[in-house]
Amino acid sequence: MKILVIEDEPGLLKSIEDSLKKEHYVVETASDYLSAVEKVFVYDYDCILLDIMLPNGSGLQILEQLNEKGKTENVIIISAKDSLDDKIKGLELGADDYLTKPFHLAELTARVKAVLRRNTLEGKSTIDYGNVSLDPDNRKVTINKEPITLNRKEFDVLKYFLINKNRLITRTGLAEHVWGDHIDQADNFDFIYYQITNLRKKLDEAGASVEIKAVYGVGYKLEKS
Amino acid sequence: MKILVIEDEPGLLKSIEDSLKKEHYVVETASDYLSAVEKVFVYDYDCILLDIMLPNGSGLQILEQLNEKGKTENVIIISAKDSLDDKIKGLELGADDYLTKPFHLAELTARVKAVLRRNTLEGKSTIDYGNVSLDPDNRKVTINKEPITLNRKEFDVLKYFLINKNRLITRTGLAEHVWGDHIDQADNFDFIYYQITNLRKKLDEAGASVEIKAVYGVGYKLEKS
DNA sequence: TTGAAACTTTCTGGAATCTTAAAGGATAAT
DNA sequence: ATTATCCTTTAAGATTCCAGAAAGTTTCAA
Repeated sequence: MKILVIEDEPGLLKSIEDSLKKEHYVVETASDYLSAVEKVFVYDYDCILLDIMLPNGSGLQILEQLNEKGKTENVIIISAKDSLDDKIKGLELGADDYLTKPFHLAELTARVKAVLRRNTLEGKSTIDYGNVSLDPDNRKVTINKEPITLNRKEFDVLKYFLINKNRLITRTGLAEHVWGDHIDQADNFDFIYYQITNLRKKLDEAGASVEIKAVYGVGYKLEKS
Repeated sequence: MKILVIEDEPGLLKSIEDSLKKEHYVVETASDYLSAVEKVFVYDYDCILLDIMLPNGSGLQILEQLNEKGKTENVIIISAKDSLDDKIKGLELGADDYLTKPFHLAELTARVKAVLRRNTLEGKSTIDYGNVSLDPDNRKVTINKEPITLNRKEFDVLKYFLINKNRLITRTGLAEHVWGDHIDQADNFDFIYYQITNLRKKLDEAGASVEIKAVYGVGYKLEKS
């Protein structure tokens, strides 16, 4: 799960980043209008935290542009208490939620979690496929109702697969969403291979009815076997 | 479990009612301010779903009155996206949760379930799990009916675990709920480790059938062993 | 068929995380 | 004020995890 935090005040930015990372999200940041725009339109984020008041431009402009692309349902607005109009405008532009400064970091992560759940889980508490069931909140995976233990990366990878079940998973997509900043060089996907290997082993041993198939030259696909 | 749904739009009201009934709840409804007030003050509900925008009055007024009675912890607010201030006010008035329209019905029932669990737990005099029984009021813990003595923090930690049994306990969550304001920096959870160690030792020595399992990089889980 | 690229598997060292023990402060009771 | 109890901090050791490397296998294209 990759999250972009757009916020110009360094201290706050750092706190937000840290607390999100503690929740195992992949976090990227932008602290001014231009770099924010750049990132937003180049990369794909699962959730965007957007401060309205930015140097060189308003976050609302970013939102407007996102709106044209039809990708605003994962935006959470961060705004100062007195800019009520901005807040309302933001929600009219399709933002999913808002937070008023100052806020508790716990509240922030809760909102992020809620947005991600709404958009990926549609209200359910688990993602199911075949006899595999994954509970994001409890970081628990069961196969035929029997719990199996996965470590962090294995869990994140499987989750990404399940969210994108039946879809083709590119290695760059996987790297971006599960690893984050690894991608810049990305001439070598050994770190992915390693996790895939282990995940396959565990799924197989537990008798999963799904398998991770390699698509040569492209990536992977999760299929019922 | 009896639930009251206060909502003026007939279609939505019917859908909510149906999906709750499917979960075997007893459901009653009200579609305007007056009949809502009437029901709320005559009967006792385990959970109330409250739409803020109502004909003839605001749901907030209902909430205010409930607040005087000290019974708002089982209220879930349903609000339209643009009535932001209402939402905030609602939570300030002690509502337990809120949902923004439009929402998935699965999410609604999940929230209801959560509220009910929170509140029914308070109702009982002990929280039990395996052969462990904790009495919050008297701050007493027994294992196989045999009392064991815990210190303050040990007790609080165990209670937090028991309230959230089967759920994943994050260290930040634990810090927040048991320690309070410690969390602000919280790059170091040694104070938690210490309590966990002692608690484990005492549970083990007393022959508890449950154990605190570490989840690497995330937190803990209380499981039957 | 053959070589190159893509993919799989196994191993390993170091980093991050967790556990435990012990020492020093804080707090509450007497 | 003194003592006993409890809590936090410190520090050292154990465990778990993961990127990277290396070696082996499969797939593709010429």
